[in-house]
Amino acid sequence: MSNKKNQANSLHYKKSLNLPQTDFPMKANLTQKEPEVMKFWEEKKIYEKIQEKNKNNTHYILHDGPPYANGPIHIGHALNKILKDIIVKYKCMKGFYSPYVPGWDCHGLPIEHQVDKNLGDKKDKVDILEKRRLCKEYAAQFVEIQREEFKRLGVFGNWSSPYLTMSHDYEASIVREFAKFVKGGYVYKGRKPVYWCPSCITALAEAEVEYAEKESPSIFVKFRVLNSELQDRFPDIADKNVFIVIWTTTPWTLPANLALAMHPDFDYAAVEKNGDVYIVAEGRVEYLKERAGLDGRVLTKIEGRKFEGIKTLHPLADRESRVVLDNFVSLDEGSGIVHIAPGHGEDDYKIGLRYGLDIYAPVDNKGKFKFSGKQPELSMLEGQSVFKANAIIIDILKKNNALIKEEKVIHSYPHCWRCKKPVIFRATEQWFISIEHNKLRERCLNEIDNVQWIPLWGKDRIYGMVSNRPDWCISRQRAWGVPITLIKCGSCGEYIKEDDVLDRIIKSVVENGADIWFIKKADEFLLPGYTCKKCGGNSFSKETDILDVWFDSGVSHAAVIGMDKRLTWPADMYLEGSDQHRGWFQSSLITAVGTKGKAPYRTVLTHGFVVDGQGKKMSKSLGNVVGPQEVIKTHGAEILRLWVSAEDYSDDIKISKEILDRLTEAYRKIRNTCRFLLGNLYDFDYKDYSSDLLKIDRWAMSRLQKRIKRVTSAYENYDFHEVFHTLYNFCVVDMSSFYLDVLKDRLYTFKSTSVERRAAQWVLSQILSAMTRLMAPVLSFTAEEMWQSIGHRAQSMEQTMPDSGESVFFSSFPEFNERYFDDELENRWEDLFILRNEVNKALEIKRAERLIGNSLEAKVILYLPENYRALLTQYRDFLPTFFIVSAVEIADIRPDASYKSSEIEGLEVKIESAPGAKCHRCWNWSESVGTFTDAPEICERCYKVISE
RNA sequence: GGGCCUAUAGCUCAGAUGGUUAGAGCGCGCGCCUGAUAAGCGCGAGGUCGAUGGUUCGAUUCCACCUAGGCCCA
Repeated sequence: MSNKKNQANSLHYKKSLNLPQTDFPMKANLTQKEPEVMKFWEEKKIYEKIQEKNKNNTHYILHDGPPYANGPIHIGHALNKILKDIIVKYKCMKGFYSPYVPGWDCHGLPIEHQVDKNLGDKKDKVDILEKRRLCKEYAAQFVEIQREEFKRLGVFGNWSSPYLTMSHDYEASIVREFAKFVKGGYVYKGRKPVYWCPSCITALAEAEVEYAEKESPSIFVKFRVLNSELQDRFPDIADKNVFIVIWTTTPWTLPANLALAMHPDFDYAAVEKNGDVYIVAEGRVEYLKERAGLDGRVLTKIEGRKFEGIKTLHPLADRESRVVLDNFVSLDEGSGIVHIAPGHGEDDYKIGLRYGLDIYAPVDNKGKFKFSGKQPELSMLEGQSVFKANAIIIDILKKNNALIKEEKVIHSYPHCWRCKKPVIFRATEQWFISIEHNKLRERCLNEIDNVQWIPLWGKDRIYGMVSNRPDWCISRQRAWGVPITLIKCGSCGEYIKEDDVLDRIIKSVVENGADIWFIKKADEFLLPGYTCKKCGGNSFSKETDILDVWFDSGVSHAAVIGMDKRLTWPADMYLEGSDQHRGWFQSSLITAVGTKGKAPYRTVLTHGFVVDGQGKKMSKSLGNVVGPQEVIKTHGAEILRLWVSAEDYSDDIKISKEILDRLTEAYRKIRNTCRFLLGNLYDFDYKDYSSDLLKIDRWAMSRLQKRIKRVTSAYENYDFHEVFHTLYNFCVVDMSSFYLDVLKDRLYTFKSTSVERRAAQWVLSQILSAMTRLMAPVLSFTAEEMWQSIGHRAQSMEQTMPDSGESVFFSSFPEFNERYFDDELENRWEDLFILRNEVNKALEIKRAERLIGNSLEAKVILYLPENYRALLTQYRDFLPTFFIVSAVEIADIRPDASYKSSEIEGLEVKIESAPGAKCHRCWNWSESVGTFTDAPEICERCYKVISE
């Protein structure tokens, strides 16, 4: 036969095959396709219809933590929102009513700061209402930007009706919740050192402070002990001049020094030098000898507690400073004695309270000394900025012969998170929520026990934090926020806390927003003729501080879950980064326990932070920042979603080019596997062939059920990386490299309507339908695209909505069907797979020797060990299909020149050229090729197919 | 400096109540196929399980300390 005719016949035979057909593109082209799918979701109102479908079912509420509306989203936002979306979509497909109402945190210093920056010189001239208007505009602009960015990730939610902490309703809720705390007696005004930014002129929350390197003076100062004290207490050294040595890096706090703290259990040494005696911790003697030149003889040792109450002379001011005791004193640095200024330090403050010291802070809100005439001897400091005053103070100390040593130190020091300038600790009038009142702390800790924390260590973390946290400082001296809506009597200073007054204010905010507080005068919130219940006074003033933004977001459980008719309280899930143990999880807990006595969430899931490929945190200076926008632009949001699902979020989450490349490959594999399934269903009749399955089909169905089961439990346990790995391995291992490869012969060459081919197609339809739905919460775009291509008949088996197969999200989540579980079959096949691997190795050797190319050119001769004989006899006819070779023979005697297996003891595999000739239709080699005169190029099996 | 957490092949993940040569997939190398084709299949090379000590007959798995990294706090 001529080659030409040969080719013509091959073409003829090829046309008689059932090769896959599909329009579903191999190349995803995600960056273009995704916006189309989004448009489809939007136009068809898919999200709304899901809500409608499930509205009468059990609720599952994932309450969104509001991101701050002051910039485009970063990769951490993307991670967070995609994780939430995966959960919400899974729950929806499981039939839960699971509306997702996104929110934004809109008030606060960062936005105000940005607005100030934009205003430049004008910032001090614009009135507060104008500034608030600008802030609102600024926040609204980023709400808009972020909303589009979140939607672009494929996240489903009520994007047209989100919650905003600056909406009138929300602001009213904040005022209402605050009023509850007032009525409950939690709110008090106190004097307390807080972080204070002299540049921004505001108190800062701990969260608003960041640590950075700073150079400070480092000085050792001596406090002279009063001689009268020595005679009674320490006669040994009574005839000497005795000094207590302290160390500080903030000389400017010395004017406010009121005490010296020693550790009760430490031993203190009396070191004599040049006739004077210096008291320092024994454990610091060596250090001070080197560092401060205190190289004298140790005269005696005295226990710290014996110093309590000893009076010393203040080195700057004309007053005394007493020794107090506290366990916080350490031997890590300094002299083992700490100078105490209760108005300028947290520990100092606590000691001050215990010893009844004044919370003294002679520093004004711009960080300048203000003594108000109380310390005439320090008048040269009056009006000086504290940081500049350091040098002056050091000079005075020198003059007063109180300075032992002066040097510079670079240390970690708190800075303002906005202006980046160093902050000070300063006692000011602030509003607090007492964490002890009404056993609030204890009740919070109890509630922590009632919540499920994922991962489990989150519980220890927040428990520790709540156990140790101080009272909540809720006031801020800023413009952009919700005011502390309290009215003060002008004559007696009492704050009005009556219900009807508070209620009137709330009502006013509901109607007008929080701006009304800045528009109306104090008495306009009161009924005409109102007089102070305490003193009868009739002039009133408004509180001007605003609330900490953590209070705003903290009450979202009341403002959103509690108010929105779509939602139910408490939430089933709060899901945020692990930094929120100190942030939102805690502020939400405290506000909910304080007003409702219960935690606002049943489960709290935390994820780690996104870091670069080396595990380092992202920063502009390192230049390792990966933005979600660029990932979407180059790979598509789907790859970002796949990334979120593939990584174990309980730890830090790495992202890098290599990781994204790997995931892109994985995506293609999943997509192509589905495409192949789809392509082979083009002519399927969608009848039930479940009773016509071959063994290998039953194996595939059993594997599928196992994978469904595994994926389902992975979703239930929020182990999304297991979802990914399970699905992916199913595609690669079970399907692509085995089942689908083996199935090609049956799908392509059998008569299209044969029951064997139909059975295979039935299995493929089951797999495709299940896989599409299993992946939908993660690969939403692709699953939707696939679902449209699957066609109505396939979808119809899985629909839970009467209307249509309009969207994969109207379908139900796959249930595993125990009917197809077959452990025995799977276990038996494990042995077959080991054998198959060995056969492949033998084939590979012969391929290298050029005996074969395509494995169908081979005949496999097996010499089996005893334990394999019985198994293989059963499968004898199936073996060529299983190995994808043309013939298999089981030899009784050991063949020569064979491959000897190292995996299976006693197994030998010999590869020969397959007998007969290659069938031009099915490509198998067979001795029947050439026996049909009217079709000499094809085998018997194909001849029969064609003849019918 | 303190609290919590993490550390298994280039990448993403498994795993072992402590017990023979630590697994998978991808990537990489080599090859096959050209009827999933900007696809598919096979084979192969990669790991002193972060480091060091300790407990133990035996540790990558338990303990301690250290290193690196992350979050929170000072």
